[in-house]
Amino acid sequence: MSTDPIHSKRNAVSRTQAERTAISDKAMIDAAIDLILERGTDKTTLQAIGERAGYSRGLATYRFGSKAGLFDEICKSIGRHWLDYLNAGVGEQSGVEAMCTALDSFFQFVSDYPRDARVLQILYCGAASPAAEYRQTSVNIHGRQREDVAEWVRIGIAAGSIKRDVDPDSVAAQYIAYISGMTYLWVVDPESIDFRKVNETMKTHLKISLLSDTHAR
Amino acid sequence: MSTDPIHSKRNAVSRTQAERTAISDKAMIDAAIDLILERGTDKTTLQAIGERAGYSRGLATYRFGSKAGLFDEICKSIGRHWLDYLNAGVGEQSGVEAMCTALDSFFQFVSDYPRDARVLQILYCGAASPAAEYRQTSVNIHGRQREDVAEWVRIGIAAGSIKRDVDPDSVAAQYIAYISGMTYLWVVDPESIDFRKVNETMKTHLKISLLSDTHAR
DNA sequence: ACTCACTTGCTTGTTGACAGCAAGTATCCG
DNA sequence: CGGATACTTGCTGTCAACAAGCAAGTGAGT
Repeated sequence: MSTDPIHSKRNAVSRTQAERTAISDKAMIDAAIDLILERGTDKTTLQAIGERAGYSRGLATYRFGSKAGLFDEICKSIGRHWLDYLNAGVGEQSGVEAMCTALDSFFQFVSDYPRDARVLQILYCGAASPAAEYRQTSVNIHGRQREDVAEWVRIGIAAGSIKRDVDPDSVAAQYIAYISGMTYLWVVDPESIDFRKVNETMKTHLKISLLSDTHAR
Repeated sequence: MSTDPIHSKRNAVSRTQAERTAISDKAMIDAAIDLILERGTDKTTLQAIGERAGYSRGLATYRFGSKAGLFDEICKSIGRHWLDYLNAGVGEQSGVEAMCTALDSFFQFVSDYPRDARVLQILYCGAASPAAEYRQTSVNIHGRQREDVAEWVRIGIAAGSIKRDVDPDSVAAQYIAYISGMTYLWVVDPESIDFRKVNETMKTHLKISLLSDTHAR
């Protein structure tokens, strides 16, 4: 090594190859997020991404292979952020308790990281197109979340806190559909919705509909 | 006039100007729907639309002004179809009854006109992009539906069939979010969801959560 | 009924922008 | 040094949008 890591980082010269890619990757993903928020996916060009990140017009293509490849990467990156955030909030909870906490985390995430939330939803929307190269990423993330929720419900039923006659998979699908739909409505027209209030309503309804009579609050 | 209207229509020649545009408009919208289902909006070109409709590559641009203009038109066209279908089903109903009937109509529409439902959802998704020219169309349609649902709830409260302490606007937003989210999940991965079953679950939960004690089924 | 000026539907030529690729240059590292 | 890796530049085919033109339809005056 020519210089120690601490020096090399601030000397603006002589970086490790791995450092260089890490830096340019992050710069390009940040630039892409900015541009998507400004112009949407269609009008965001790979050239603009590379140049705003401080590189050439060609780097984004070179690194991510294609526009879809870059979007897929952003999708996975923000998706991880959201899932981590969610897990941190819910922890070891289960049943209706976990579902309500997750709704709080959902609202909190949208409030704390509106940029990430918006971009993620915009990219999910892009995955609705039949030939979308990163459709599978959306399917995977949504599927995993659905499975998590279904598991919470099963645990709740086993523990007796949730009514015995509900179908975990259907409840999970309904729950995820609500989250997905709310995010869409919020992205398209934030003014029209009192996000907090609707979320509270949803929590109330979940409790009324799912909690078994012996556990009703 | 060279020939009477009946003749002119079937002689394959000498159509009225208005007829000509009506025919080519419909042909292009149909072609566009086909292509969007095959390739998605991004990979659908105005050239391909014009040519599949049996015209030149330039007609779609000429007629609709731009790609976004055409998509907006399709959005409005299918949106009308859906709203008409919905109104026909719900009729003069209100309260929870209307909400449940509308869910049945929703499921029926998706079953009867999967192509229209898919394309509409794909276009709605396109409206999530910040610079989307037809975003307002999505906002309008969703806003109107939300308002309709809120009104059903208000009537239900006034009639005493719905609990007095629910917020009509929040319930409506939650309801529309569910429909929007379900459609998205269905478009992205139809296999993963038992649409009918989830809808039944939703109806059950609506009744449990909203019906006042005196009206509980 | 005929004509001719005008309107409207539609096509073709062109331009600028973009994604993707391939070949090149710069930087790093053993 | 010399190989490998990060990055840039030159190029091609495709597309949306526009503009200029051609053809079919229309309607007022005769």
